[in-house]
Amino acid sequence: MVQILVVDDDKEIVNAIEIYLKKEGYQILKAYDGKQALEMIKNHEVHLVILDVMMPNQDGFETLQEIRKEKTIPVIMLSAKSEDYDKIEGLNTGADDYITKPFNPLELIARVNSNVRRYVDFGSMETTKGEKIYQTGGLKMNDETKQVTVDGEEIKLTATEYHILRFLLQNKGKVYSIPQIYENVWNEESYGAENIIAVHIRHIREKIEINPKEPIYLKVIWGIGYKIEDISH
Amino acid sequence: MVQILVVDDDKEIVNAIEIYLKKEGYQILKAYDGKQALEMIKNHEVHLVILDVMMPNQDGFETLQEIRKEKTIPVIMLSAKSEDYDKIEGLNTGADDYITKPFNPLELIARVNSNVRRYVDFGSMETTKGEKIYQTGGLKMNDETKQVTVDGEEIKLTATEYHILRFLLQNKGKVYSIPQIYENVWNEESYGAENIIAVHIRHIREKIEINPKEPIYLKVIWGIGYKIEDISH
DNA sequence: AAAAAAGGTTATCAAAATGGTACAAATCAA
DNA sequence: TTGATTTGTACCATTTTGATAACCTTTTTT
Repeated sequence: MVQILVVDDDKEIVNAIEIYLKKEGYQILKAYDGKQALEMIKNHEVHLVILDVMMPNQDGFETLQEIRKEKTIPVIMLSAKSEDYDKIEGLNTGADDYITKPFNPLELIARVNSNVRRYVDFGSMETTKGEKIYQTGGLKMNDETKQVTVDGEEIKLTATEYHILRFLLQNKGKVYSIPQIYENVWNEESYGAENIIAVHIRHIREKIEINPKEPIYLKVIWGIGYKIEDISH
Repeated sequence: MVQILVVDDDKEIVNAIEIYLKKEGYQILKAYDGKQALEMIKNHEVHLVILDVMMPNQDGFETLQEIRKEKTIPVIMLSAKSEDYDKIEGLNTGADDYITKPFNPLELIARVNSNVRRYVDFGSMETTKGEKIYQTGGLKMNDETKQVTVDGEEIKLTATEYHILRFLLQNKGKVYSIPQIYENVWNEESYGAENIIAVHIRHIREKIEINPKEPIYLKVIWGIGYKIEDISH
């Protein structure tokens, strides 16, 4: 049984989310401001938090930081606007995902499922301060410290490059089309975004590949998409 | 196969939408008011609903709420006016997307595709028909990693070859005519496309068969079509 | 059984699609 | 404002594709 804490000062939204997630088989806890949320987390076993950004008293970011002092459970931020400020701020302070209001119920469910799955899969349930490390061959990514290394040597990626690489590395072996990559990284409809991805792919390759002409990690599947090679030996 | 239910009291619109979406390879179900729509959903496997807001008897929002009591499939609302009221109302009651009439066919298709993709990708698709691994004898296909192996050895197919093989392998044992194969892979009317398939069949054989002259997997049934032999031992 | 017809296979090649690259313009963060 | 990052545009390289046509095989007809 997975318990999810929903935090928003708008009770209607909390109730709507409750309905959707209960149908998916989750147990719901509710809080209407940051303080209540922290209380809840202290006294209950919470596996995932959905956290509104704009709240009275203590806003979402502050609350998120408080949570992060204690726990590494997944936190999904809810934000009324899709402003970049929020995006960056949220993801830098340690949010695992974010959704903009008005939200699409399926997207909510999808993101919750995906984060729960990831969390559970990595066996870092509950107190264990599990490191989020993704790896294939000599390519390592530590999502806590945001460090990426190739054969032990650290490389510097930009934010977008990092997000693309993380998405592919988390799902290493699986092939994703350009729209799929775009939608997962940008949280937006992809429309003629083909070249944008191509450019970022090139930049990533220049940084992680020994010989970008013959990539060993980030490979293309002609006519289908890209993948990170799963190298486990 | 993805089934889409189109609900609008204006039959012309329903038919127009049907034409557009069929071309994209979707199966269409039709209903002309809310009640019929709910019936349809009860009795058929519906993967997405396109729902007009203004309808006699029961309007779109009521219908949407009824649907939401049962299902979490994507619902796209259709509305004659682009008033904000409708948008908010629709999205809060659980619509996943919104299109205003008169709509742009390309936009319709884009939104349908996007919602289906999201729904299917995140595995919340209720059909969950199958594993993504298809196999017969020593021939294996993993549709997530897009890898195809023969007796453990990986082979490289082009996108079209892959799609043809996947179609036949998913339906191993069954025989399909050339037009059937074409229509399933290209989502288009086949018209004098006979030779194209033949050429691809040859390429596939060259790659998956030990001796392409005497194929053991991809067999021809003279005068009828092709099939992938079902080898289960 | 031989000839004719129909159906299937193979080879070649130009056109189209797709991916990669370079660089300029726009945007964003400090 | 400045420098870094991201996005847009244009062009090139490669792979894939579909069209044509000749050539086999199987089936049907005579």
